[in-house]
Amino acid sequence: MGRWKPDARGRLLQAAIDLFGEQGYEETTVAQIAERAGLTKATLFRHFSDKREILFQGQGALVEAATAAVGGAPDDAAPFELVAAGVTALCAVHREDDRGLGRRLGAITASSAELQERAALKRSIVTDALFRALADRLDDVHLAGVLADAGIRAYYDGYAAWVADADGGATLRETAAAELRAYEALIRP
Amino acid sequence: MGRWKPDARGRLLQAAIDLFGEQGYEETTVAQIAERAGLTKATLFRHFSDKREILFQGQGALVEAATAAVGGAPDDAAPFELVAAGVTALCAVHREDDRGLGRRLGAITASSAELQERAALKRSIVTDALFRALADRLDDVHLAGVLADAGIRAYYDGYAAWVADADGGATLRETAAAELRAYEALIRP
DNA sequence: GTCTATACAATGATAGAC
DNA sequence: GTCTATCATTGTATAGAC
Repeated sequence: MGRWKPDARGRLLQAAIDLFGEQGYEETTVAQIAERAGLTKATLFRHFSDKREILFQGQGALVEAATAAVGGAPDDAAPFELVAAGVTALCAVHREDDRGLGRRLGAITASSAELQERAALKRSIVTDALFRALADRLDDVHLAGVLADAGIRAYYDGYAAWVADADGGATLRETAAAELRAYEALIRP
Repeated sequence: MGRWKPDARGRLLQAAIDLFGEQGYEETTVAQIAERAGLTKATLFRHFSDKREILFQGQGALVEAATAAVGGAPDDAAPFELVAAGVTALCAVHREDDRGLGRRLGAITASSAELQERAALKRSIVTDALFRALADRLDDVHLAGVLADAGIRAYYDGYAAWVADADGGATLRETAAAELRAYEALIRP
């Protein structure tokens, strides 16, 4: 311990977000990011499998949260209670006090086709995890599909609304739950 | 005219599919593809914006087909008839007699994370196009979202079933329509 | 067991000639 | 529209330093 400065990942993430904000994503090289973090390119690739992944690490946690929440719901939970549990767990992964990070990440992602592609992949992975967990409990793949899609829509649209909100407005849990209620009215389980 | 061999795009696509099948996607370089098509790497990139795009060109046609079908449906069409029109139009983009191409493409895509990422992006783009077209007609973003997601699920799952079918089985239109009916029973517009 | 150094292959962009 | 040529960047691989 103490042989290297601590929190290399955190420093890389911070350097990346700063540089992307200053110069744009495509204009920033991984060598620049590594340099600002006091590391080398090779070390950066030890922490992140590729350049896009610097901004999208959180996805593993989302899959696990949704899967565990749906799988661990009470035996007598109604179909829609299962999705609600999953969506609530997804929201709980984020820090309720940090809209700023979401705003910055959103702006950077919107600026690059490469990042939108990664974002689409992440969304599909989380959707599939929720779908599998629901199908496991419901034994009805079509119902599981409709519920998973609605839950993910509620989560993403709720996230967008939460990020766009002035600070101090509704919590992420609340904005996502409001979206989910609108979808609940349209589905008959 | 006649200064170059015709159908460069078609030759590139054929060469790519053949080589990917023989050697695998990641093991095949764009230089090899261009060479087999009798062209150079630089020319390949004039026809396709990147290596992944060689396999995923069809997407522009899907967006236009779905948008036009939903937008052009009768004024008194019920919400579910709008989705059905969109899904039918998506199916019509494919040749009903060529399951083999879909099978080959599916196998190649499954073999590479890079291609799965592009596939996820394409699905999200088509979903969004269908969503916008439906929202335009329905004036209800939540209903449009649920219907778009269900329609895209029916299309993709129907496509998978059609491709997996022995030749001579149900048409793509039929397998997708069967999926769509299952979703219709779960949604109240 | 994490970091550095270096060399390397492949993608994709660019400029100019035919 | 295609070719040649050159180039920067990503991402991998290897061997070694602390």
